[in-house]
Parts: sequence; structure tokens; C-alpha cells
Amino acid sequence: MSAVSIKDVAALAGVSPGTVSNVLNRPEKVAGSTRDRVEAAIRELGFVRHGSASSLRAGHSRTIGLSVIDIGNPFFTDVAAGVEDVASDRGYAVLLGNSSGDRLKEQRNLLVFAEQRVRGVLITPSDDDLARLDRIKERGISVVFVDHPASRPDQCSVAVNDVTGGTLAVAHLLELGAERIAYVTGPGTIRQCADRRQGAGRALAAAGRDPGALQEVAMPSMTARSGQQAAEKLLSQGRLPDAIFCANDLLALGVLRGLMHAGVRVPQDVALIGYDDIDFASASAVTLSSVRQPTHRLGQVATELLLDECDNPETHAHQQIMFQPELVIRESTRLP
Amino acid sequence: MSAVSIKDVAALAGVSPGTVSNVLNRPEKVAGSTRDRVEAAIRELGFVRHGSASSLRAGHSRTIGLSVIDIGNPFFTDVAAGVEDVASDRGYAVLLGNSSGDRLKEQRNLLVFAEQRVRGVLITPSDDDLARLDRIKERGISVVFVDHPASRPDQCSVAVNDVTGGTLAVAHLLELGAERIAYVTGPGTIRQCADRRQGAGRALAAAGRDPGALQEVAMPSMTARSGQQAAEKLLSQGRLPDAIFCANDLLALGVLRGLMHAGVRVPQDVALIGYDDIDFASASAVTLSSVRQPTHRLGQVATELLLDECDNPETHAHQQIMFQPELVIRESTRLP
DNA sequence: TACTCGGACAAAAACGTTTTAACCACGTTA
DNA sequence: TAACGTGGTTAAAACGTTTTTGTCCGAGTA
Repeated sequence: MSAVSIKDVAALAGVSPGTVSNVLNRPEKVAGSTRDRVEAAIRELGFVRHGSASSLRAGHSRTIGLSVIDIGNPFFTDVAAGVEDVASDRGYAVLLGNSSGDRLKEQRNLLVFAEQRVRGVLITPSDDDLARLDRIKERGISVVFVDHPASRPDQCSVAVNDVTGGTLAVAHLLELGAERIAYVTGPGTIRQCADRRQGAGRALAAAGRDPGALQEVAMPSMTARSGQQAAEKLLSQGRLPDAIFCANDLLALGVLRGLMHAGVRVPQDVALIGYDDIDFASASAVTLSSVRQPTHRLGQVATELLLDECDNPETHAHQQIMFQPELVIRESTRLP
Repeated sequence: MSAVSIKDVAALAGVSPGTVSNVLNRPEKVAGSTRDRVEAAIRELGFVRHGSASSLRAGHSRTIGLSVIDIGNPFFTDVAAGVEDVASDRGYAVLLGNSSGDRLKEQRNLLVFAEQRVRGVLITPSDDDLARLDRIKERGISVVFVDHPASRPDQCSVAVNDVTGGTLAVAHLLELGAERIAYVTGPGTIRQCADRRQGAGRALAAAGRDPGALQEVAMPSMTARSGQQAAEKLLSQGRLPDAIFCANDLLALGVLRGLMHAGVRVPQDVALIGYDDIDFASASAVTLSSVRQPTHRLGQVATELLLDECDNPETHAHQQIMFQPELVIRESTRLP
């Protein structure tokens, strides 16, 4: 049993418990010689601080909560890795919550976070219901949005400009000479999908076309399976488009597979571009052009903002950071 | 601020704090009418228990630690999802630690877990150094191995029989009539790779062949990139094998891409099989045959074992559970 | 010499829960 | 009638830190 407490350390070092606490938390406040003695005692006894006791008294823990929509999506996995990176560096632990897009589960996760008195919460909200998050903030827990721009100036957020991304993708397709373009997307309620669609419209307008002239195929989920179904749908509708823009890479990989199955050549017959630039985009049989997001960075920066807000509440200025996406051209839009 | 404590609830309900604690933890010990009153007060005040105070006094938290080798690998992601599932169901929070295969990081994560006084730890150990884990167990923290059979009877583990898996894969290739088979694998120190190799040898022996007659290509990492390099290596060595067995799907996807690039047809020219059956295996241009592991289940069962060990220490019997893998045949080994 | 000042540490009170022992009223049993 | 449970509740003592206040001692100042 881990019976060794700060008192044991204090006794061994011949100081008071308060002094041990000081070397732990404000080493500069204690004289060098005593500090050495205490540190030696800590090592000798294998003391590790009791986080619960610490946060009970201090009023806050060294833990942050991360709530994502789908831990199975490589996009969120990359974000999580970025979060874990900097949190772990700063000695913070990460509490993981996976909502699976379910509001109830998200709610329950937030409750668990509240019980654990996390220092702050990183969340990719599954919808725009902010009242729920206000209840968290009333508890003095900071909240930072990830991959979702905050609509209010009283909180931080980190996102990537999806409108720009949509423009980049479709402008690229237009440059290839595409006349008829299809947009394979997820549910219309998803902000990312809508923003990317809007960006696509801008690219069309900039080329002197009708911004609405996009054949839209909306699927209920954004998985490879849905992508393949979308391809079948397109194939059954007679004349294929010249180019297809997919709202994420999973959809695009599915579309790619559906097309190849039908003997349609990519990019010779149809050009194809995805979104996210997940690792598998460059590993598919025909490597996938995509719109890259600084995913890992997203997680890192969000965590840094959160920890800054926690550690320097008075000087902290809320920021809504918007990254810019980047076009990645690979075989699926490169004519031989 | 979340100033509402158990005392406030007690005051409003007209009972003592101890009674509130009882309705929270042993509802059956308190009379129905008082219970109702207390629960009403809890709802009215929006009280949420202070986890730190609770675990400080109770001596244990409602938190478990999960340490994985690579959160970017879909295999581990699936495991994590399974863990999160049952932990969340039982009201436990999951602390995530990503070791990236780095022993130091793994060490640091375990320290953080110890500080948080987690109830137990789920870990896919990156090596067989058990002394480190003994230090954790001395602290009264239970440890369950995930995807790694425990070598000692004093702890639980959940794993999948990799020897069987290797046998399944190679027996299948032999049935297809393969004469010359290659094994593309990761570092030899990884137990999974070695076990799968051993299984492959058994299949060869069972077919009356030399168990060593396998062309081995060992790569430093088990990613798609490495797989592609492996394919290039095979291509440069002159005559290709009839069939290739890869130690995981990421490698296989890379090999597939490398072969297709060189105009080699799969499965007509070379049959290909991977391992893990990650989602992307069925989404690639040529769908990938693979050896399926009950990944999600692995995470679920491991968590159930851990929580059982924590909640019923006296009746708990340590178990080393070994699941059986399953062959999944897709296009990459299916002759037209 | 008397005084202040500041650095280094100690003592003790708090943080919000859980848990133990004590208590009380009220039937049941001898 | 007296002793004895018994179910329901309370009071109070923990749990291991952090933080505030206080004390001590020696150096610097007048």
C-alpha cells in the first residue's frame, strides 16, 4: 500500500509537512540545503503526491477533459494525440470522453468531468447547444472548442477555415478543366459539411459559374461505406461528373473503391478529392488528393490555450484561432 | 463557482451530511421518504459530488488509466473505444496515456496515473519489463494486460492468439496454391510479430513443408509507409513470391499500393493478406483479406475484468483470457 | 543598544467527503 | 417489567494535502 505521505517525507527530512509542500509547489521559497534534504527523502521513500488530496485543498486538479465525437475517426485521433502531447508535457492527465455523436453520452461525459473537477474541458461540440456548456463554465471550468469556432467572444476556440478549404478543393478541380462537379457529403446539419459546400460555391462563382451548380449527394454518415454507396448512386444516374469533391477522406476512399469496382478510372475518367488528409489518403491504391488540416497542431494549440486560461486567468485573453487548410495534390487529381 | 457541497444538500433536506453520503453510496440503508427528500434537494441545488474529496476519504477513485502504444493505430483506437464504453457505463472515467512506444513516456504516464490514484490500469506493455508494473501493484493498483498474455498467474490479461492467427493466414495462402510465401513484418522484438511468424511456420509444417521456408522482410515500423518500402524491396529482388502475409493491415495496405504502382495485380499475380482487419482493410481499392481480432471486445472485457478485480477483491479470480482470431477473406486473396 | 526588516520555517486550519461509533425510539422477547 | 435487538439517523473523526498566520533568528539601520 502506498502509505507514504507527505508527513513521512517531512519526518525523514526533519522538516514540517508545509515545507515539503513548498518544495513540491514553490521550490524557490525554500533554502537550497533543506530542499536537497527533502528531495532526497522523497526519492528514498518513493513518495508520490496524492492528487486527490492536492486538488481538494487547492481547489483545482491537474486534469483536463477531452470530449470528441468519434474516437474511431483518424481526424479525432490525431487531435487527441496532439492534446495528449502537451498535456503530458505539462504534467496534466487527460480524461477521455467519446460521445459517438450521442448528446446523452456527451452529457454524461461532461458530468463525469465535473465530478473529477477537471481543470478545463476540450470539446468538439456535436451541436450548437451552448446552455449545457454554460453550466460547466458556471462551475469555474474553462471550456475550449476544438474544430468549432466559438460564436461568442467569452471563450477560446481552435478551428480550421472550412470555407477556404472548400474553395481550394473546387478551384483545383476547375483548374483541371472539370465541367460537372459532384459534392459527396454528410448530414446537412454538420457545420463542417455546410461550410465546405459554401466554399465550393465561392470557387464556382470566382470562375464565373453558378455557385449552385454542384450535384450534391448527401449521405447519412461520413464513413467509407457511405462513400461507396454514394459512388453507386452516382453510377446509376447515368452520366458521371468530371470530378468529385468529398466532405471527408473516409467518404472519398469509399467513392474511390466504388468507382474502381465499376471500371471507372481515377483520375482519367473522374477526378477525386477528399478532405482531412488522413494517413490512409496517401496509402490508398490511387493516392488521394485532399485538403490538409493541421490536425495534430489543432489539439496542441487548443490544449495550450486551455492551460494558459487556467494558469493565468487574469492576463489570459480569449482567442478564436482559425487555421488555414492546405491543398494536397496526389494521383487522384493528377492527369498522367 | 460550484460552492454547493454535501452540507448544503443536507441543510436543504433537513438531514445530516452523513445521510446524504448514504443516499449517494448505499441508498438501501436509508428510508424511502428521506431518500426522496435528499434526492430532490440534490436536483434542486444541482449538486455534483466532489470526486477528489470522495476518493481522498474512500481511499480509491472512480478512474482507470489506459496506456496504449500508439493511439494513431486503428487497432488501439478500437480497443480504447471498447474501454471507454464499459467504463463510462459504470460511471468510471478513463485517463488516457499514449506511450508512442517510448518507455520513458510510458513510465511518465504511469506516474501520472499513480498520482491520480487510479483504481486500476489497463496497459499494452511495450516490453516485458514487469518490475515497473510491480511498483504500481505495490500501491494497491490493479493492472490488466491488454493484447498481451500475462506470464504470471497473479494478474489478469486479455489477448488474442497470434499463433493461431498466423496459422490461419498462411494455411489460407497455401490452399490457394501458393508455393513461395513472403512475411512482411515489424521489429523482431514485438511479441505479436514473432507469434504470428511462429503460426505461419506451423501452417507450413502441417502442409508438409519446411516451417522456415518463408521469405522474411522485417521493417523498423509497422506503418503503411514501411509496407510500401517492403514492396519495393521485394520487387527489386527479382522473382516475386506467390503470396504475401503482412503482420498488420497498415503494412499490407502499403504493400498493396507498392505492388499496384509497379503494375503487379492483386490477387492475380500475388495474393495478399494482412492482420487486424481494421476498417480500412475493407475500404481499399482491392479489399484486403485479413485476420480479424475482436478488438472492441478486447477493450470491453479487459475493463470488465479490471473493474471486477477492484469491486470484488475477495471473490475475484485472475483470468488470462485468450480470444481466437478469425479469417476474413476478401478480394486480395480471391481469384476471380 | 534598540529597532525594524526579511528570510526560513513551523503550526494549524481548512478543503468536502466517507465512515465509525454512538444514539434514539420502538417493538420483541424472556 | 426489564433487557434486548433493530432500523434509521447523527456527530465527529478521519483522509493528505495546501495555505495562512505566526514565530524565530540574524542582519541591517539609526
